[in-house]
Amino acid sequence: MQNYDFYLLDIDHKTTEDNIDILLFGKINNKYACLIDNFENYVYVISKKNINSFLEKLKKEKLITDFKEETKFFLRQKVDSFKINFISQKNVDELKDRLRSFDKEIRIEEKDIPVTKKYLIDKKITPLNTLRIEATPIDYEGINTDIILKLNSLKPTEEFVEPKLLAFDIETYTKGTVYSNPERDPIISIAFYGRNFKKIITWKKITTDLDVIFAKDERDFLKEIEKLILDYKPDYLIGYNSDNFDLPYIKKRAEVLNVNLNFLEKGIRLTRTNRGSCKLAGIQHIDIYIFISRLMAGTLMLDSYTLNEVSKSLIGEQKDEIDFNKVHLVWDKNSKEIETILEYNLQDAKLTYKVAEKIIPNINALTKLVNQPPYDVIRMMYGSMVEHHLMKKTRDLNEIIPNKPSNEDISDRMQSSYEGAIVIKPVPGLYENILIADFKGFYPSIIVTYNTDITTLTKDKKNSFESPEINGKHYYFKKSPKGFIPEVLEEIVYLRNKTKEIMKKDKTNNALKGEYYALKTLANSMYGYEGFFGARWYCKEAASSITAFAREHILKVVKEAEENGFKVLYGDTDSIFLLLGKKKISEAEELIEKINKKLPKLMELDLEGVSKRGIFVSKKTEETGAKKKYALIDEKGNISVKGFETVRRDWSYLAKETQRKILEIILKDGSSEKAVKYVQDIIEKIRKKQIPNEKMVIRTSLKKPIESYKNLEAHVVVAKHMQKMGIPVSVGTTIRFIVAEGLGLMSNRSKIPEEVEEGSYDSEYYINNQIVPAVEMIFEALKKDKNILIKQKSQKTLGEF
DNA sequence: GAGCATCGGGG
DNA sequence: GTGTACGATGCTC
Repeated sequence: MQNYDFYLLDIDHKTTEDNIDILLFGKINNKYACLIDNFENYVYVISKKNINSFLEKLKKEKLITDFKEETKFFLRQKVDSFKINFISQKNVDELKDRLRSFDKEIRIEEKDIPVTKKYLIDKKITPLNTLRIEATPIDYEGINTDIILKLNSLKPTEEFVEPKLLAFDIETYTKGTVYSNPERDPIISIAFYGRNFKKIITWKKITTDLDVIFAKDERDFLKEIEKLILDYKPDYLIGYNSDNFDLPYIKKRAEVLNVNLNFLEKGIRLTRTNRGSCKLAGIQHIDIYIFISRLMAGTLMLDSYTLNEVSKSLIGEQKDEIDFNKVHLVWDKNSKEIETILEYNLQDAKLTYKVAEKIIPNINALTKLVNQPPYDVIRMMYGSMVEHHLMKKTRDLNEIIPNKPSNEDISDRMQSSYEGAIVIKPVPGLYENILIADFKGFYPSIIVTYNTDITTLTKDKKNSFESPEINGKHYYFKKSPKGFIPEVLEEIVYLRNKTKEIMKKDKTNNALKGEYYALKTLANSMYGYEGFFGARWYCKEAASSITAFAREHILKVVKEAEENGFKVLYGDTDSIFLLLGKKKISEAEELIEKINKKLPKLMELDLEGVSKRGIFVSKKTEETGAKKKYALIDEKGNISVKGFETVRRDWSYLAKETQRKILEIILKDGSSEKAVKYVQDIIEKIRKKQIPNEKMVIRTSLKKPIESYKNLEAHVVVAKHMQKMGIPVSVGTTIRFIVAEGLGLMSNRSKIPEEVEEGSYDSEYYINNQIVPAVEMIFEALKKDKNILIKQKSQKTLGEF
């Protein structure tokens, strides 16, 4: 037996005949290692009957291995329970039946928690932590890590080591619009990027100064990939959409070429689950696209989540594009230009690495809070993260974890909805001096203040918080003791505030920023969790009360503001927009202070900022102003646009540009005259054919095979034409077209841009179907009729409406 | 407008 | 596998 420091990264399990083996993957002295441990699974049973002798009987039958009485809490109620140990999951169903036959009312809890998750929770260990272990070397079938040990004892430490990152990206053989197919098209190259490390592997020899490994052929190339990864020994192997593209592609190529990728032999295996995620045991496969598009989309608010867009937004770098129409020519010719492909390849790996560097602190921090491997964390939804954190917390509070809802429960819960957040709709128009105030951490502060969760819900009105009226009813939540979720949440909020304080002194600490992000994420997800149909601690009464309390608080602010002579322009969920009018900012600050004095301790209304000017627009279908469709400008001239990004992606660049310009002119100028003139000028330019064709290109992607389109939409007609010309077209191909001059249906006049002579686009189509729709709502908000735009330029008509 | 199907990212 | 369980948007009736 020997002592080691083990860096934990991943966990798996294997069921043997009489045992559950827990497999812990990680590193010892920078070598891949696997620890084998035993785990005896168990459930908690709560019964009002005396089940002692019955359990003895079950033990004799070997249905269970052991049991003992424990005083626990179930949903914060003290209960006498039995902890029952068993080996095989098969026994659980039988156990359930037997126990039910003895006591119909019996509760069997903690029976549906995957054993690996339970192990991590119970041992209070988390990936990225260094464990001090005592262990003995052994052999274990199917595991091929450098080191394999049988675990004797384990102790977590305070050490959290930064994982070693390696980003990668592949380039595949492609002919223009035809997407690469792994059954047919080879992988051309792969690029790796790490700290002070970059390497490209390809299998055609060219002269280049790039850091390239040249493989003999594609089979050799695949083996080189594996070799490089195992030599570099990353903790995180990072890709961009690698769950659904790079790794499955590599796997398929290995199958096609009959290469045995010994990813397997080193304890790394490729498996695809139904949602297409690729797991490599031992190495954490981190697909940052998954994390960014699913979990960071709410804050990033991008139109699309391509590597280029994400890089632009997160690290301020953009891609140099290559011409995919040429890739096959370059590759087939063995031309020197292959170097451009390799450069492009390396660029992608580099951007992936840099973006990863930026967000990995967030992932690491979540990993610690959620107490699960980062591989799982990045693929989780918010609800799961909250739930794992809650499950972990039960161990400190001696709580039993409730079971997941049954299928019937889930469908019931999905049927029932409740009223959500408040929206005070604005009257469309242009406004000056807008003050924005919002509640800081609104929902979390409500949950903690009113102690709302399943464990405090009561019929007893005494010593309880009463919710506002909800469908003619009120709900009540005990004032004490603290509910389970409110207590856990209070700690998260406390830690978040503390982290924020430290961050002020230590502004460059990325790990700290990550922790703040993770705590904030978890805090903000708690309300959603209480109303989430799959939640173990689901409570619709609590969730609907939280939104009701929120609406009530916002309405109180509205009332108070109006009583003090402010006009309320707009409100949404946790914020309200006030018109300052002739009032000074200091008066608004006084109002906010006055409101805050009356608020419960944890709730706070903040002055978010003052906008010099703002335009609020309605949606086509609504008379009143729409939620989240407005643009603001502050004193410094910074413009923020909300809600307009929903403009259809298939608009021409000119339409998008015009819309953006119009907003800018109106906000800067405070009047619509110039904006009207701008549009009139654009329209005139279109008519005079002064706008270059490239700005008129409309992009639409083919959503299904061409044959299955019943209606001949413009892009379908164009796609068919492209096919006839021998340009390959398939599902997913982006069709670019321009609507050309002429007679007949617009779709029949749509042509690929290369076929349209400069200036011979259909001006009236672009004016009526692109420019006007892009701006008409904005002018409507300003009470300008859209016809003013189309009329021939004439000074008289300006401003008449 | 509701209900069903597909797409997202990737070359 | 000690099972599962996306969500936003577009398309069709």
